[in-house]
Amino acid sequence: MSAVSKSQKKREALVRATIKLVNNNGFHAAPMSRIAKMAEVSPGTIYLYFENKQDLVNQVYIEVKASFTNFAFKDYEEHLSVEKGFEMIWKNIAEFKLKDMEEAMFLSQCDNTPMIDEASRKEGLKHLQPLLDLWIRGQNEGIIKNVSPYMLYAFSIYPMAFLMNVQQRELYELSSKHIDEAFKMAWNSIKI
Amino acid sequence: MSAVSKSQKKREALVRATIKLVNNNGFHAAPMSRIAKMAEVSPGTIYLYFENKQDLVNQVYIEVKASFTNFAFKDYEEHLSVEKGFEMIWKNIAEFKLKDMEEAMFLSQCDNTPMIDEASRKEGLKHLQPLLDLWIRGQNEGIIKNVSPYMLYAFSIYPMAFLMNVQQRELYELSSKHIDEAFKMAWNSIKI
DNA sequence: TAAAAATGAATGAACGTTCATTTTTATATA
DNA sequence: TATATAAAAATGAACGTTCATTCATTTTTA
Repeated sequence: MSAVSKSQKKREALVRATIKLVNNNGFHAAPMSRIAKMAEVSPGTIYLYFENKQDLVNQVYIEVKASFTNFAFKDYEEHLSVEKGFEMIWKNIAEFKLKDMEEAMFLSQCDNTPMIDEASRKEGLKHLQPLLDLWIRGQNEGIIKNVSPYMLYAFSIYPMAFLMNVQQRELYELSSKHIDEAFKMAWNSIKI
Repeated sequence: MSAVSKSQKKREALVRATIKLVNNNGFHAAPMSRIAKMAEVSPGTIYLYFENKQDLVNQVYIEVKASFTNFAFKDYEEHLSVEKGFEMIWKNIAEFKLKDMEEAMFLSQCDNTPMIDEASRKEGLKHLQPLLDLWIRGQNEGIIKNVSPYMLYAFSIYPMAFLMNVQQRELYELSSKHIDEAFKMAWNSIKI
């Protein structure tokens, strides 16, 4: 019996427990013993699914990042106009961050600490290509500012991370009116 | 002899060591023993200056944040126009993040993890008031969009954090041309 | 020479990880 | 269908390490 057919339930429970514990206490306060307890599994079992703690965290990161980018591009079609395409992706991302706040918080923690190793970080970035392509098209059509993708990302997508942090910490509520305002500011800052 | 007259050199060395180690390895890999070694001080000495590890990290955070906001408002005068005032603050912040990258990285790590306790986080936020005041004035004058300060911050100041992360990790260089482009995008997204 | 500051070995708790053992699952046999 | 059995999965006590913190002692300062 090969590795893939081992009980996936246990693996998923471990992934969920890792996200939750790292969110609430940070990497340094998410010991394997607690992860195991929360997943209702023995500590030893973790090592059937993951090499060690670093591997566990790396794998969780890559999976959450993949689920994030999947959601970001759902329903997105290349034939859409640049503006419509951007709006769709932007709002998908906003929706993801609202509906899966746990995952979003986990990602923001990973992206700002040395928790995750460089290889996994690179791996997680792979799937943003459609957005980069859209921006290149926008620049060719003279619709989007001719600056680096880092700049475009920084001023249009990344601000959401801040708004989510605020929401989470200050009980500030992101209503759909706010979301729409935020999208307009995002588009406003990258369009020519 | 009171607490303040104890050798400040040792305290400062401890603060610097904490910043450096937390930056390179994260909170979970910055043990007191290594902080002490890097500061060329005995582990026991730390406890003459700080209650415990949490207190050490909290105090470092508050100090770095204070030095950040001090720098952000250097040369800023209330009689400046809204646009000039914003440009000055924005570029001060950019300069701080370039010149004191260590400190800036430390702050971004603190702001995205549960490393710092809530009270210290609040304390660190106190000193941003002049920027909020400027925005309120801008809104009264009909120059700045009438949205929440969170939104203004998210789209004008916060993106720098992303650009710095990128610079640090991908060897992407933030030339003064980029800085100027970035400022224009920041202003563009908050002005009416 | 007395008070203050600094030391670093010692302490006990907590951690990641291992592995001898038990439990579960899947397959083969009657 | 029921039973036997071997492989796979899961367990959790135990291990060695590392950590934050303490405190009896030494060094520095006033």
